[in-house]
Amino acid sequence: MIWVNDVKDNYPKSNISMNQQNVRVRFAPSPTGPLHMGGVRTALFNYLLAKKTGGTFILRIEDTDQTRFVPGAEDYIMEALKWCGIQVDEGIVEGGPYGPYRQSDRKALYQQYASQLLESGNAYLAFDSPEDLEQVRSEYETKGETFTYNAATRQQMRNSLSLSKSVVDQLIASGEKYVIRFKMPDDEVVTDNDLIRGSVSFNTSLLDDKVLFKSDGMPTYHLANVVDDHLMEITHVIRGEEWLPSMPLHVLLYEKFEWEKPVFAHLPLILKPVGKGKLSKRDGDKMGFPVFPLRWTDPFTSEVSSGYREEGYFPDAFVNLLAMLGWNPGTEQEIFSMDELAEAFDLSRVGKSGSKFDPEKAKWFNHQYMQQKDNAELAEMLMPILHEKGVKVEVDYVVKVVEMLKERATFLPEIWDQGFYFFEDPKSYDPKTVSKRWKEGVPEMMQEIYDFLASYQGAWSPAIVKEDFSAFVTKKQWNFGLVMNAFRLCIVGAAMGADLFEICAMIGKEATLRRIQNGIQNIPV
RNA sequence: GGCCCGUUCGUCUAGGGGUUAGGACGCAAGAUUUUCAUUCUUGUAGCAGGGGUUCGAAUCCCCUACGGGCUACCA
Repeated sequence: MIWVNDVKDNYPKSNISMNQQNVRVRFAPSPTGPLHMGGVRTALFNYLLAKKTGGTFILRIEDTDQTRFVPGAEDYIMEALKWCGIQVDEGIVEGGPYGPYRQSDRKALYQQYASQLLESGNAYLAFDSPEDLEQVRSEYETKGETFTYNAATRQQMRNSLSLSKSVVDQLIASGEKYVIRFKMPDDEVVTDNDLIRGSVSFNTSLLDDKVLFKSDGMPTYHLANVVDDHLMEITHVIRGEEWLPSMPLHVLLYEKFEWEKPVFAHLPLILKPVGKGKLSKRDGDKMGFPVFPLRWTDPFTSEVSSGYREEGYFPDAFVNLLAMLGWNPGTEQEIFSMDELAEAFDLSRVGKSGSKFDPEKAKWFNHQYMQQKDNAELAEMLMPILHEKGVKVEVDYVVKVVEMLKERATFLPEIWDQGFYFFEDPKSYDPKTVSKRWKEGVPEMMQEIYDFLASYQGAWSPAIVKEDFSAFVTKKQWNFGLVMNAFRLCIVGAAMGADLFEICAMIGKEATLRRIQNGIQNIPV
């Protein structure tokens, strides 16, 4: 007899998607400000799934709330994705067969779907004004209860279910404003399989009759989102965990429309490194690190928030660190290029719990990328920074500086902090080093060194100078450490920097002598 | 308050019935570096608690605690 294993894994968390053709995913931000890093990560995970499966990544702008329009936000979102190397296949500027890709441009579409729900008896008109609702809510609150607009209460409210048809017609005719609400079924259990969390259930009697269509003629997020995802043939809805509570509503909407629903995957949140709660836009960079990919200037308050780009992060490092927040490859590899990420990515390896963001680890990632990058490439990126400092040099020279210093730098601008002396004479002398290293008799000693170097005939290369210099110091019976530190103080202005003879070779004999002379004259004993 | 989701070193995480509970960041010590930084080596530190199930539980179940999210004519 042959035994066949039964299917014991009833909830395959692994992606059904992997074998599925034509994966279509979307990132659907609301242009109410700059995208923050959590949003970028959501976009990234969507993009990665599309890239892995050869699917399509769509950028859809969800601007159904006209009161929250922020100028520049839409451009910011697109620029941020571009900087990260997240390529949009279909979107506002890319176009595509499922457009328009901005919900305000799709406005005319939604009314008919709301009507469809009205006709099928799954939605109704509600005439309660915001003031009415607020009053009811506060009444419930004083009773210590929470008002929920649903099967239990809707008969007491002013809507097309509680009012007679003639009254309703009259209200409409008189121009009374109304919204369209979803008629949430009473006491049903809605269950759906989340790709990350497995089976999740909700009882509809605890849910409310969400507004689907606002009195201003725009749909709410819920309606627009479901309609667009359907029309755009989205296969996977990958979004933040904050949307998990609205999953039953969305599932129900697909059901009532009799549409095939996409697969849902709710990503864990990125939490603040310290304190409580999810990382929010309002955190700005008050916590010592940026929360935005790009610098953002608030168009209303002119308040500036720093961005990873401007802080000196490399886009590939930023993407890498974001990917490792909540996802892991199951191996010990931590450094991934975008292609490698797409290759390795799998929603089943996304964790369930929120991750506190660790700025220190973020720096470590950038340092890794700095080491990995080509010196010429880094030098090119450094040129604008040098120009800002008023330095004029050849790129070749900068390449050499980068080669010597990148190991000790985490961010590109640090190369300047670590190596300004390659480009200009020290403007000041670190007082601590001066008091420690510039003692009685040192200026006289440096003068002898000056004379030695001034008359030096050998080749001006690090190794040769070092050898002859050492011989000279030994002959003079000077303390080597004392000499070198004083020498360094003259050349660099502080007790820091690359190998001293390398520096001398780079800046040349003339500058070396000049700096020694300046030191002798200007450093106080 | 209600609903939903979660909980392995300080942080990010591996591990999904039998492991000395693995890695990374950070931190500490040592080595190298004439300084600083880098680098290398070593070390540090964890299964939230309580009940089950089982020969055996970090792993499966329940309860509690804690954390988080949502609870708008915002997304």
